[in-house]
Amino acid sequence: LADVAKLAGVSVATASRALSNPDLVAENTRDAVCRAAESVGYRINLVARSLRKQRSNTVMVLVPGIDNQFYPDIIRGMENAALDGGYAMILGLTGRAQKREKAYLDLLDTRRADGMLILDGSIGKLNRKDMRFGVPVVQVLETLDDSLTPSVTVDDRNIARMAVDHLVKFGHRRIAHIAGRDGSIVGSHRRIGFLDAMRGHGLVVREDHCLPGDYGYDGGRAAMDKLLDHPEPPTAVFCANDSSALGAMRACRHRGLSVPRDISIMGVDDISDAANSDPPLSTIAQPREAIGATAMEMLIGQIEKRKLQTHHAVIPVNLVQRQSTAPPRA
Amino acid sequence: LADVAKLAGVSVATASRALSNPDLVAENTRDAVCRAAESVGYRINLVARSLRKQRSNTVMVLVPGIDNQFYPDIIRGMENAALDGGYAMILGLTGRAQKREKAYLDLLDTRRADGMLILDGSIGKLNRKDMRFGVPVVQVLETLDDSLTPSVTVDDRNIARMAVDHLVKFGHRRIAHIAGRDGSIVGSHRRIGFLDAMRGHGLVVREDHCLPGDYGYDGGRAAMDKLLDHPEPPTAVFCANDSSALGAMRACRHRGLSVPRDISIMGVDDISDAANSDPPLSTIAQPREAIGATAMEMLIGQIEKRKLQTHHAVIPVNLVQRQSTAPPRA
DNA sequence: CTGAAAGCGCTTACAG
DNA sequence: CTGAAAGCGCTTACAG
Repeated sequence: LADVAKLAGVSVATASRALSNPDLVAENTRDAVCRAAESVGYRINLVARSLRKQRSNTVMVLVPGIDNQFYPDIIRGMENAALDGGYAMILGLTGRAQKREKAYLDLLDTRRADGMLILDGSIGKLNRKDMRFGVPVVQVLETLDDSLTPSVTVDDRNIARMAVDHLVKFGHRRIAHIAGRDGSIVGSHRRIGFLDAMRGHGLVVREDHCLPGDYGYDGGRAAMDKLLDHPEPPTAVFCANDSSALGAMRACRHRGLSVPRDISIMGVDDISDAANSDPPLSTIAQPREAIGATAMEMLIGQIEKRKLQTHHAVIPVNLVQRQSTAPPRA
Repeated sequence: LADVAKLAGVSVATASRALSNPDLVAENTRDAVCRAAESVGYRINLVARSLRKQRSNTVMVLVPGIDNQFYPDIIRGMENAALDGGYAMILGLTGRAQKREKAYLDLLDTRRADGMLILDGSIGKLNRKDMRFGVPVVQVLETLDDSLTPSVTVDDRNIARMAVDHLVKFGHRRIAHIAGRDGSIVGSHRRIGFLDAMRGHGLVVREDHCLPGDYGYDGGRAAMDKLLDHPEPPTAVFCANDSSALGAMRACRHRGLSVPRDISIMGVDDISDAANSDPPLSTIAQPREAIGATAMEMLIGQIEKRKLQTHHAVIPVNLVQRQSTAPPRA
């Protein structure tokens, strides 16, 4: 910058203003500075600016992992919004491990990140207390009902209701549920929503028709095996997510049962495998990229407008009917 | 830091040393400073340190995308190594788009990142010229043979050879190849390796048995359809990656052909879907996390030891035989 | 509209 | 072993 100023024959103060606040400076000086900057190939040093402005234009994103088909789209949405807003993103993969969560909360402090997006609901209030006071945060998807932190979520209870309605409309009455991982906020919302919706239709759910899963292929497969061993197996199964639904379909196929002729199966998420499975999976799609973008925009808004009031955005979802659901066998 | 120094009754210089270079300071002063730091909850401001040391302890990672089952593991490996080495990672999703590549190369400059990992081979030398002079770079996987940039890769020609050997050992002679996206460095290496290996076994490859794909499910499926329409269809197919192999299997199933009874299929990568497909896919596994970790370690080594000499690490791979390959029909 | 000066929070020669 | 001072590269009141 000093070089630029010298070349343009102005002070560094003016050079700085010409580049960062063009309207504070006369048109011809501005042009001179810009030309000078161009000719020396000036690139602003954002770390110096960060130190001076006490603002790093960096946000931290804490996500359990990216090795599935769900988070990457969310992160892409965040990334786009961050780039558009002039922020860089430090990605923290927590693996839901205390140790790594701590490590990243630490980075948040020492790198003076301006805000944080949390996709890992297990980061408790305990850790939050350790954080630099007042850093804007928005919680994504895994959010407790009574949370005061701004959030962007989907309505997981309603998702379950949509699935149940879809199956009931086909005439199913004996509907089972393969739930998410134990302790999962999202999973418990979906399970509760499932039970509520069934009750709403005047249908009873036998306790052994509502099994825990692990959001994974293997868990879905194992749970489905149990369901099929049942003396009165269900005619339809609502799985907490697509991966476990895919595993459940596999269990059916393995026993020579046809989906959807013998049994209907539904998932949630609409990951890319859902469209490619055999048969293609009926599911409830969440607009993942929009979720990520919305969250990032909310965070940046909070950082820049200092409007710290709690706001909970709920993103709408939609049912994607494919070939894994049909009326039950007569 | 000033507060800490005051509380400990020393100068900020000493406080800084006590915290960052403990051996430069007397034991009791060191203890006093540490206690003071503890009691005020001191957290170093890394942006100030970065400005002073002209070193940001940040690296940029440029990756085409993370919405597949391949890159996430690599990134996890990088992430671990970065955290261990005290570096933060800024993830840049290029989508192989010039515009975004430019945007991130810009961030590299202005954020004063200490180095960069490039997983996107399409970032040409042209762009590289725009970069701050001398920033350490290591190129991962998508690397031209004659590149002077340090790199970590696998031997893609050898991967193809391993696949061909595996199929030939079963007795296959009419082996086809579904290649990667046109213009892909990795894909062309695998195709060349395939042709070389076939020639080495004295086998001829008909031109229409070596088809382009797109590394995707749909491309694999489409290419397989063409292969099956052929008057002399192959008895085995080596696909450039698992996704296209999964698509190819689907095409077979759709025509009522059995894998591996009617036709053998192989992929490369060992993504998680490969183990869960029906039948489970024989493939060649790349130690993705190790690739990522190695690349990050090389980069950090380069940054810190200033050893800028070119080094090309080649990570070994291994064949995973599952149920999609078998001897051809008599 | 422009410049001189202070300061963001560290680290590190240089003296002592 | 410790301290005073300079400086990393910016931005921004404050004067003019």
